[in-house]
Amino acid sequence: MAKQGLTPQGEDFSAWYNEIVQAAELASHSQVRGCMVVRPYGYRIWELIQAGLDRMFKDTGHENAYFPLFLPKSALDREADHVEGFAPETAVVTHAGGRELEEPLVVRPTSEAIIWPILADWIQSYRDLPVLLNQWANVVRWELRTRPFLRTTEFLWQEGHTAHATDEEAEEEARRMLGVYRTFMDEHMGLAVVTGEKTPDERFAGAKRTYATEALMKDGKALQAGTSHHLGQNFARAFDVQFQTEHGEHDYVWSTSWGVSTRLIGALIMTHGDDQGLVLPPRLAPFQVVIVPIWKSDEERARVMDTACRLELELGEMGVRVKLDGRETHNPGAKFYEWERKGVPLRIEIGPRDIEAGQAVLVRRLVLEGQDRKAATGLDGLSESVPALLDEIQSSMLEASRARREASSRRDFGSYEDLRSWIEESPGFAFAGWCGGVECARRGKEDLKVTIRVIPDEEFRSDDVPTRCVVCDQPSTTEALWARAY
RNA sequence: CGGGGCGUGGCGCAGUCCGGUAGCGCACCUGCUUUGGGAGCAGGGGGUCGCCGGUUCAAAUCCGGCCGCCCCGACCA
Repeated sequence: MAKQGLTPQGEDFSAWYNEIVQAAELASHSQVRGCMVVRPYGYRIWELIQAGLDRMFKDTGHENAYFPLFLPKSALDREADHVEGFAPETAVVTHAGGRELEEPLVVRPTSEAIIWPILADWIQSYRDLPVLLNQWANVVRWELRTRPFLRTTEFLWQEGHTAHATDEEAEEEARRMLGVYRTFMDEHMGLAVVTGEKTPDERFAGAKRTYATEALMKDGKALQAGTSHHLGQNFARAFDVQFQTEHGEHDYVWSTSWGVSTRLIGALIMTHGDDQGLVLPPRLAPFQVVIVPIWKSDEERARVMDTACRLELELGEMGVRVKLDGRETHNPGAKFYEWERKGVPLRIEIGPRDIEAGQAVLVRRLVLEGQDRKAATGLDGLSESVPALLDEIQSSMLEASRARREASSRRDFGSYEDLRSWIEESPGFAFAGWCGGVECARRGKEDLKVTIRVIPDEEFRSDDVPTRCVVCDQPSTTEALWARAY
């Protein structure tokens, strides 16, 4: 007895979130405000995210590089919108080596202003294009309000930066990478998203177009999970990145940038987690299976551990990330709670009774309608059956996320008041008309704390296209996804 | 930056109003008994009470100043 559980999600989602980050040993606060320590268990999840994405980036022709942490303050000032967007939230180094610097250095809030001056030298001719780069890095944004993983002062991310000869190619690239993110979120994270384009108001500072994937968290709020920007020739002009075309003319390159961050871990927590703790999709789980041996006497211990070790070996050979929890300092019940809290998809309990019967008890972390949580399973062929079971869990998590997204979406708003009462009672994704007016978007934000997350892509649009703007009731120019957001 | 809260062993807190030996739970260490859903008993270790100054015989407690963190809003991946 003793340790009580987490605050239930339904009681205080925010408290639940903060507690789970600590309880699952994902992160801790550091000495500096807004900065977090990513603990080994949380970092392993990040490594798995990195591994999955990095593969996909390479498969689409990108190469990794690394650019510096600092940039001269003057470089940030080159692109007008970009400075305006980022200057207020930068950390600036004014002293180094015991002296005041002649020109202050900015700690990168993003790397466009570092990368483009360099690429200007690399790119001379159309033959040098496209340039397809990615870097895994840390960036610093001095946010006023921080939350572990969702918004921290320093965070880890990847940022892709590409240069192209034509507008069309850059557009294609920005779209391609949005697609990569979407696929990753679907297949690795079990995270159903809506893709689309940001409104001019919500665009990346300096971008021509910004695309995003928006995910729905269990509390009904939206989370921007990934973004991909078509930067047009804005940065090329600002940093004078010109190339000679096939016809001998000079032109500015067309560029893109795209990124996802450790925020994805926050998305995992708030998409799949429950009152017992974290629930991890198998592809991103540090341990996919944990084996908990049970014994009373030393003699039993020897027998049980013998079988458990064999099982661990077999599972490892099947390519399963497996952990045999043979600690003698904790009793089985304590281990059950711990691994459930940490979201391990499958647990195998094995004790003397099981060995007698030639079986083990297989326990699912996530139990869906009609499934048994625990099932006695014969030891023969158990290992072989695990990969398929993990795949099944993986896809059922995406299905569940899709179902939740649909259940929390509404597409038939009759009026602004209708939107108001719905968003206040059961927040979610509101697909509704928009006149295209900035005023209407701002009113929704100030009044209902609702923003246009994206103008959804074709496949997410409603069959019955809304004809009126949900705010002003004037004719609608487009359908928008409205939601409260993190 | 506005509003609220909090700084006391690793974590969570009580004690502060009304000054007088620094306490509780968890965690930790040792031993024995336990182990199929967060073990029990016994013993033990660990804190200049956020910092600086003031009042007092005496300050975690009263007074002044500073710093930090968390939560709620505006900015944001």
